[in-house]
Amino acid sequence: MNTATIPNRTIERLSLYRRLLSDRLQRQQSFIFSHDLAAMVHVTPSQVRRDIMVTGCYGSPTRGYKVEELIAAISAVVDDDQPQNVVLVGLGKLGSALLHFFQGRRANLRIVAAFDSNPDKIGRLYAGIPCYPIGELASIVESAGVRTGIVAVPGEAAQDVANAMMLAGIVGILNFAPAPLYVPGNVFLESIDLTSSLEKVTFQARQRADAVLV
Amino acid sequence: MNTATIPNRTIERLSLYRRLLSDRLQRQQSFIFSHDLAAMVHVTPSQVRRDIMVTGCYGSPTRGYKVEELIAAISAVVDDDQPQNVVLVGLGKLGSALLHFFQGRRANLRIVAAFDSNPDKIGRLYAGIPCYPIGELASIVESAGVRTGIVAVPGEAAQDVANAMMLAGIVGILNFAPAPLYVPGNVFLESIDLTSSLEKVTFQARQRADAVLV
DNA sequence: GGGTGTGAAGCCGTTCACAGCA
DNA sequence: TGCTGTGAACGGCTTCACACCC
Repeated sequence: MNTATIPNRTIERLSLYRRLLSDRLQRQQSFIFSHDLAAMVHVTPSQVRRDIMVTGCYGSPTRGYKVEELIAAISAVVDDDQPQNVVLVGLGKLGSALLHFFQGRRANLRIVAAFDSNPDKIGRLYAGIPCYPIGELASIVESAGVRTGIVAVPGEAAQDVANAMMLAGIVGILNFAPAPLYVPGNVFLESIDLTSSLEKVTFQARQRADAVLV
Repeated sequence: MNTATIPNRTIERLSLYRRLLSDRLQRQQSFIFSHDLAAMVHVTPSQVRRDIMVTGCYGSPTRGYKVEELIAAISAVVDDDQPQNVVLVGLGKLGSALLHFFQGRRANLRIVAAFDSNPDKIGRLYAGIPCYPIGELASIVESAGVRTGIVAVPGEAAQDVANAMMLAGIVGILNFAPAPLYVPGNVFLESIDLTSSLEKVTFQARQRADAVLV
């Protein structure tokens, strides 16, 4: 199956399914139905089956999907053959929280280096990961074959950091800075805008609260 | 304009536009074109104009939109009349980082209380916000008229926290815990799954990196 | 000429519906 | 009976295209 044609959303859900499946596997559950996964991710069973289609994994009408098999099939699509190295720039409160969060969460997705402009932080370990000056970004990215970078700096510095990343050869950026980033088309950018997310939820909460009154 | 019919995505983008517009306003820019906003948010100019339509704000072909006017129009759609109070549960690394991040970021979106199960944290201030025991959630939610809650606890505790929130009357939940949450249809749930986001970016980075080799 | 405003068209992810099967 | 696999239909967000205006 050509992975290039898989919808973005599907990749995201597959990643979710896998984590949930791992939970189930640990609890000795060896089979699962599409409607079961669907309820956990808040999508329809059809959606789940569609998503699973791209993995080429087949289930049985009587028992559903074999959990172990499905995890392997998803991994074959989502993961690379070898572990992927990731770097994180910005060890402020959010950056170090993210570092701790990601650390050890997935075996083949490792943050191998962190960067900060604060001299006091250079050389220290955060969640077991060394902090380097931003000047060493390029050499570390190259030597570790890094393709993915996480931006967790203040908005004013975000574009500079992104530029440095791209110059170093990074082609996927996960941005948490509340600032617009300009990247060329050959670089994938995902911006998680915390403020917008919170505002969206608050807006919807208002709609729900108001609906009750009508 | 009936706010109930506005697409979810539009709300999210409007929130983004507003922040970017505020930046421009501070830099004394008083007019802006749709293509300018579009470039910052990585959407098409048509998309921007469509989004702005729902605000009822009109621009001029020669000068574009009046920044100040547009901010006000967006606020009229996105914001409530009075400031919205929000609570956050879970003052671990991620929770306190989020608290600091959100604190003071928007005037009419205030985190008024934080909650944690750790007795050592109770009574202390985090980013100026007091930490309460989870048992006081209901009373604080009620007295402060809170409709929105942020979940930043470990996955195992997330559903319990969400249940407590909903019981207290919260109808909008922003979840950062890596766990499936079950909520009834009258509650709006937005889950930010950091691991899935990172995996998606890494997947796309691989696609880009591989594409070069082809 | 290069903007905006907007009906109409397009597109892509989602859902339906049903054959196939244990 | 109830689930999977999947072609076909659907729907809603996005884009097009163009009238209108400075």
